Amino acid sequence: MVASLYRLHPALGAEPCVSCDARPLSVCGAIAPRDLQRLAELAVVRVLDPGQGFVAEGDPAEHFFNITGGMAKLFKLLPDGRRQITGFASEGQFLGIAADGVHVCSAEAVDRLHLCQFSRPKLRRLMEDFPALEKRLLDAAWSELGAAQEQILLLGRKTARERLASFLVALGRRSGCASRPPAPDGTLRVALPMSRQDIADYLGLTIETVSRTLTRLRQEGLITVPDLSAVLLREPARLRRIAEGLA
Amino acid sequence: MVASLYRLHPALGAEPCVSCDARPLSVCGAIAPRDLQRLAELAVVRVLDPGQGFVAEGDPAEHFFNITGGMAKLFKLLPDGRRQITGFASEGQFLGIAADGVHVCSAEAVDRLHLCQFSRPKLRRLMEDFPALEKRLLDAAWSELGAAQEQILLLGRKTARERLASFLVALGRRSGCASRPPAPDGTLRVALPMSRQDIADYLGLTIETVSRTLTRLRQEGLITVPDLSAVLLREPARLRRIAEGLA
DNA sequence: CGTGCTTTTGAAAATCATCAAGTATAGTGG
DNA sequence: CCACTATACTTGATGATTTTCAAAAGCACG
Repeated sequence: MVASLYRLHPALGAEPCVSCDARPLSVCGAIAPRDLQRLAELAVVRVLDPGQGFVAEGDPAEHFFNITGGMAKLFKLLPDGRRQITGFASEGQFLGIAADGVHVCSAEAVDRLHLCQFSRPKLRRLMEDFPALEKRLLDAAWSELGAAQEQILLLGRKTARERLASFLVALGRRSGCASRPPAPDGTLRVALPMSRQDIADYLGLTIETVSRTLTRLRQEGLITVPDLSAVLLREPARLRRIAEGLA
Repeated sequence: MVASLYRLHPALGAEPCVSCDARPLSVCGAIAPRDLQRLAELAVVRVLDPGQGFVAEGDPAEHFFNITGGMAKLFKLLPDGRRQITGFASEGQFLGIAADGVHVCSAEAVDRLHLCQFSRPKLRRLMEDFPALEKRLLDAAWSELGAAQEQILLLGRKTARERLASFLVALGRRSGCASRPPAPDGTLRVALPMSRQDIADYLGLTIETVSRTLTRLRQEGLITVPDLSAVLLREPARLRRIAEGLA
């Protein structure tokens, strides 16, 4: 199977940005329809297979990325191999945060990942012509900063049980926004495209603790686990309370 | 003692921004000297006593802040009182990150704190006239995001010993930039204006663990503790290795 | 229907937290 | 200036959550 398929969109005809599902969700939404052609000329579409990396920590930051489908994980490594996943990114999210022109995280596809790649200098030039783009980027950065601080609270002060509950509730919110309403009873279906090891590395736990904790939540009737890549939240309200440390 | 002394600068005469030590360090550096008057008209200078709060998590975000002297701590609380300090901010740092118009962290003075307060809508208007300001804000946000991810790695994957070493080394870098060179031998002096409890809440530990770990580092000759609010890094290189998990 | 990898489960060990004194420090009033 | 009190920090003993080590079970792939 051909992985990391590069395609220069202009060559393919059809304006990709116009019909992009992720556009309203993403910073690209700041560009008016009549200007989309310029954006499209800059975008390189890539499709990656699960596990494939596309950014390495410490590399010079030459591109920005915008996810149009699938999920990516961002992570940092310690020299001895310990790994911390700093976030999962999905449709509409903007990637490529760097300090001093160097990427601060590595990034890898979780499942089949579709993304738009922009050259940094070119996008910077575009920002000068479209201040709305920059404004949107700033809002996105602040919103990510808020999420990062929530994760800092989780890692610094929450128990394993609270971490798992927080994780499931947060995923529920993300998927719940777009898709299904609360469902018949209160049950909410959440997809888990990432592995247990990924979850552990995201929550600052070991894979064994993640597994045990999920088992316990299942035994208490708070969740159902139909298969490895999904969870049904049986009592979202109680889970939310657990996530806050109230139960 | 009068705390939280409000002063409207324009009333005081003299253009405050022109002579501000923090300006080159901060986002205000984006404003050309000839335009500083406009910035100064927006700024309200505040001085806070140690322990005084000036932002509460969940409050509507009406202001931005810029620290001109002293140190602030940003933190989040769980309903049962557990506290996580998400960061310490000092001279030149820009505060007021919010998502959906609501502050995501509370903020409090560590020591005597001097800050400039800007009305959000007014600063937004200023941003439209000075795109450089917005660019600088974006860079600041990205740089903070990088720091947040470093902290996530620390909280998720480092031991107590590694956390303390990371903390001391990071403080050393911050103070070391501006002030003293490496010193006679390799020793580097680091100020600790915050309490041990603050350090614990920043590193996701208890106060006892912080104390014990510092004692051990001292016994090993890696640091000296002349008094409660300072530490001498005797072997910065070795500490740096410990911080990375190499020793 | 194996084979290999991921996940789950179990037992032992370790780090860090909690509980409980003791010691230093700072601030206050005599 | 010194004693006194309150607060902050340090040190010690115990305990709990989580990790580590080890093996069984489940799933996905050929």
